[in-house]
Amino acid sequence: MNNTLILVIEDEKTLCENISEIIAHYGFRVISTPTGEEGITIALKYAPDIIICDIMLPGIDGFEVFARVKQIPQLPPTAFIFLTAKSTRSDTRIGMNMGADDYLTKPFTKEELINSIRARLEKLSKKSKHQLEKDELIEAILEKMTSLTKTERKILNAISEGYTTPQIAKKLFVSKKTIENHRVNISRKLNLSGPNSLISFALRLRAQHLDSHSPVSLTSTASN
Amino acid sequence: MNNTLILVIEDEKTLCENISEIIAHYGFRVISTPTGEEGITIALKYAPDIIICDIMLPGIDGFEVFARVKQIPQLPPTAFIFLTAKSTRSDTRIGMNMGADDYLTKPFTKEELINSIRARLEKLSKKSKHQLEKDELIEAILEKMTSLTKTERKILNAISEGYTTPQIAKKLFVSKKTIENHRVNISRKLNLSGPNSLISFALRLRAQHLDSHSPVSLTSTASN
DNA sequence: CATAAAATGAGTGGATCCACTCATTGTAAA
DNA sequence: TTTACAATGAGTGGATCCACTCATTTTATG
Repeated sequence: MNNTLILVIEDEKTLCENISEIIAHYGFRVISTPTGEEGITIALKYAPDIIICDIMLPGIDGFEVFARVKQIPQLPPTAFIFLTAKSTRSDTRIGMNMGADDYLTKPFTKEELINSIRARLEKLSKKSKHQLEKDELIEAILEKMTSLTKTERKILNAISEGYTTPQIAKKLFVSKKTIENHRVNISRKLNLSGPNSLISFALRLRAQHLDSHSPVSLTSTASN
Repeated sequence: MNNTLILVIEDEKTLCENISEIIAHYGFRVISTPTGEEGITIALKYAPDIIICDIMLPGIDGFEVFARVKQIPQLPPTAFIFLTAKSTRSDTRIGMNMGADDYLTKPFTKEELINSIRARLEKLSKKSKHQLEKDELIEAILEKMTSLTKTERKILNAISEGYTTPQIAKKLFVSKKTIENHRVNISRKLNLSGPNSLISFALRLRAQHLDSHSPVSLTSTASN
């Protein structure tokens, strides 16, 4: 069950298809495009884990693609692998000096390609060991939160943002008593008890939410 | 004022000296050694930001050095740059597939060296942009906390661990009223007001404390 | 339509938090 | 030794949080 997404930006049709085929064969999801412009919009939309990009492209070149993609702050850490026909030294160095993660000089074998991908994935995933624990924590939290209703989630979200009961009541145009009742229901569903336990939970939730790129959507979640 | 430390592992004396000289000339601190074994012990002791390592070494080779260094969990993120005389494709690929960050094929110019170093430093430092904001936040928190006394810090620490006022009172063998008074004093010193504001602060403090390597010592701080 | 679930609100009570004042004791520094 | 601050504790009062029960209205969902 591999959820890795790889974006291939390669103008030469047969090569592009070959690469995509190899990647797909090894169980990764893949999107491809022949132009840098489209590559950037795809990257913004799908947030791929790895971008494999040729340097020679019609329109903007690979270096430009790299620079623009790296300027997008909301993208999670993304590995960037350059493809280059010119194996001239200066050309390959430019890419690495810009901050690329690897480059392959054409022609390359499918082993070289897949090993490069795997190495970069490995490097991405082991960035921090306690990130895994955090992810598990988020999983557990989300699991619990599935039992919450729409309004309850809205209130929990408000709590995590620091609002008190009377403030939330004003915000939602309902009575303080209603909010209190909701708080009790939320605490019940989350197996919380004791003073400040709900506030602690909400703040921890917010902390997790802030420094992870996981979609911990408190506001929407569109169920119920 | 550059505090970057670079470790050079190169067996060939003149080359090693040249590299060290270049690095030092550009304002970085540098340590060098001709053997891989010593390189590993140095890495463990000084935690360099970058390791530049030849592949051909007497005793254990560069690949082995890389593998062993990466197994040390207490090391912060370290960039690894390989040096290789053989510009054969397979040899250079091995290093990258192991997870190296860059490699330079000998002979290389001083510009190539220094640009590679700078690129990897850049990549290391901007790994997380909001890490800087977090550091600033910690700075601000610590600044405020200098005005707290020993017992006040102890109480704040207990709050951040989830203890309530009566629990803290029992823990410290004092009356609830005393803890309440301390809480008020703490809130005053930290310019906090409103319900739960102190709890929010304490939990945020704890969150910062947990996922940063900064020594935000709540318990000691040994002043007052 | 009928049943279930969600949303709203009130009553009561207890525990905790926050804010102000006041007082006593000890300790450290001027 | 006086002065300043830390630590301790009490009194009072208000606001908020937590927990339980009960009731009404709306909204899905079958």
